[in-house]
Amino acid sequence: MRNPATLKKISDHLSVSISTVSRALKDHQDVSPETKRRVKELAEMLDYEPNSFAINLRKKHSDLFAVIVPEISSYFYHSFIEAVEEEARLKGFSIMILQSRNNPELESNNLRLCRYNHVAGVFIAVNNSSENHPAFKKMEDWDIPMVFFDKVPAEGNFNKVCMADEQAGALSAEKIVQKGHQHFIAVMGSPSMSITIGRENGIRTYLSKYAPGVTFDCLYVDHGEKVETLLDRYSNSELQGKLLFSMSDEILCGIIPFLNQRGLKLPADISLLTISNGFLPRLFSPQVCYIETNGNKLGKMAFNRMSEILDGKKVVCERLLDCEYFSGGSM
Amino acid sequence: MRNPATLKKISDHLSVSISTVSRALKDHQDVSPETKRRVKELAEMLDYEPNSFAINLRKKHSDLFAVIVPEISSYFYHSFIEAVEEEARLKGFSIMILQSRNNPELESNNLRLCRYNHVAGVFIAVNNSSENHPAFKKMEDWDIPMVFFDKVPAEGNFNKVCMADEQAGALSAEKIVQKGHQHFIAVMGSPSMSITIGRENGIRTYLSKYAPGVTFDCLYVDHGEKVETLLDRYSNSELQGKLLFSMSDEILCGIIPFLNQRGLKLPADISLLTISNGFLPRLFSPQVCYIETNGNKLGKMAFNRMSEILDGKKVVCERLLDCEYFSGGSM
DNA sequence: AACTTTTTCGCAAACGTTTGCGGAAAGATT
DNA sequence: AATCTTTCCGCAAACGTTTGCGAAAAAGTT
Repeated sequence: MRNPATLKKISDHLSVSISTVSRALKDHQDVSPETKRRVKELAEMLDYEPNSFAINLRKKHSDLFAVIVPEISSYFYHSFIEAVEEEARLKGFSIMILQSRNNPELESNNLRLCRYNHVAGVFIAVNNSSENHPAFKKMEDWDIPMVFFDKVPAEGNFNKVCMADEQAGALSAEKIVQKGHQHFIAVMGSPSMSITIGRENGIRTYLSKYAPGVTFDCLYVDHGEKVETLLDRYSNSELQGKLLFSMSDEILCGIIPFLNQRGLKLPADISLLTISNGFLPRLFSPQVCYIETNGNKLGKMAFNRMSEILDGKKVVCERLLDCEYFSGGSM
Repeated sequence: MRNPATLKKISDHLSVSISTVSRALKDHQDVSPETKRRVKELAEMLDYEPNSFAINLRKKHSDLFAVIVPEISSYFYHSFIEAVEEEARLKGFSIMILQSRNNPELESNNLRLCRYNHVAGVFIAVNNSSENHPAFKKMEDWDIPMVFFDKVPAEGNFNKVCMADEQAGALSAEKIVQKGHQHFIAVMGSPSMSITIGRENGIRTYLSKYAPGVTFDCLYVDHGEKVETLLDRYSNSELQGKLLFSMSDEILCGIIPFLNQRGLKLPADISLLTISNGFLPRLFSPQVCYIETNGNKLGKMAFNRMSEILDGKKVVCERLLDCEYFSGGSM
């Protein structure tokens, strides 16, 4: 549009002041019904839409939330994003999505972008590698509320919503023990991630408490290493009858092709239990048993927390989302 | 930050004018090296970051692209988004993601939001149901460039980048014919979608030209109907030896559980060919044969087109992304 | 010494909106 | 008829930045 309608343009046409137009459009009591009618009519006709830049310049912040994730290409993250987007929309907010790709520099840049755009708040799942504390603190200085989700900094006083990782680990261990396995192989993500630590701790704690005899090999998929190569150390006969525990959907996506390639059948040759968002496990035959980590629920929980903060409940807190076991036929 | 640094604040401290500070920070030739040094030093110290609202208010548009998709939860879309995000970032843009959920009203609202935020451009995959032409035209009036991708309006003079749907259909038909099938079952998406029409046309055209004897049942998954219920009309014996063609990943995700439930084995009992982004087909055993629709490549193509438009090449055009066949073991 | 050129900087307007304050006109109350 | 309310509206400043223009000071040219 060469000349988008502005308050000034409307006011000129109607020979009233800009202020009156502004007030008329928001039904301010200080303007007569008749004037309101005329203003609104003309605004409609001229296709007036307010200019967000000017509005935000006054308000000093925008109706935009940022979501920062390592990678958007993950079932968990995009179900999280979907939930946040939906809640945000209902409250008149939009969301901006940024990827940090496990690159601390990108993460800092993304945070700078959030400041630059004066976002109303930031939802962030942090990188595997680093804990970018100075950058996080800077957001506090700028009064931009942050809600950490899923992958959260281990240290520091932050608002966090996450899966109950310890619980998920413990629940996994419980199911494995129930099935009578004395030994199993756990395929975990990067050992520097909070979720890896939490889930492994959950397993260890449960085992030492309720099944001290049960042991497990713990493999870590780190730095783009492939699940397949990690598992290649085991021969088929070593795997026979064993149980594989997968920490996440990403890892499951490595395990499945490995099993296919080795010709190992579920659950006859090998058992499988995963932590998952629930989409993938149901596609296979037999369906893979999983502990659910629900991105959607976590997204709603995160948004609620954000709303509270925006409403003034600034005291930092940490929330956990319980998880459930879904039985498939893989063990 | 209670009081974020502004040009004015810096200028006060240094007893120079706001203009000089502004110019110093962008290395304008009109300011002396010494002044530049002092300004930059103080700016650094005060943690100055420019205010995007004020900048955009002058520039009249932001460094933000919008991506509008029916649902973010689709491999294809989020690989597309990922590609666009990456390209955008390299050029100093961010992206805002909006879902229209096959709801024309939401779609219009999203477009309004794009206008409100004066985005630099819009990437949009349209709804199944409607063709929201007035809303699209309005964006033109506002000089906001739009690039339609994947699901594009059938009518209208718009910039489009899409998969070569006809080609994908034809290639599918070719592979099916090559395998010697005289009849097959095609499971398609909503018949109002451009991709459905294109892909089906591709199949029909190929068949009538090169294999007039080959026929197929054409099923449409529409309005949230489930693939499973659609396929329930066929008995196992009717399906024995048949080939199922799936138009997309979404449909594949319905077919796989159906086959599992019916106990039909690939490729012994039934054959399967799908059009896919390539992630899912490789997870199964045997791997599912597919025609690749590459979201990443399409994303890059769309971004290139957008860049061209922004650089002044405003003439509308339509681009197609070729597709390839990947052989699995499902037929 | 008188001039031109270059260097360096500030003034002020503009982008579009919101809002506190004050004022005129109309109506209501003595 | 004088005073007080109420209704309706405009003025002007503010948000933070950019930029054309002009001007003072410094440097260079005769």
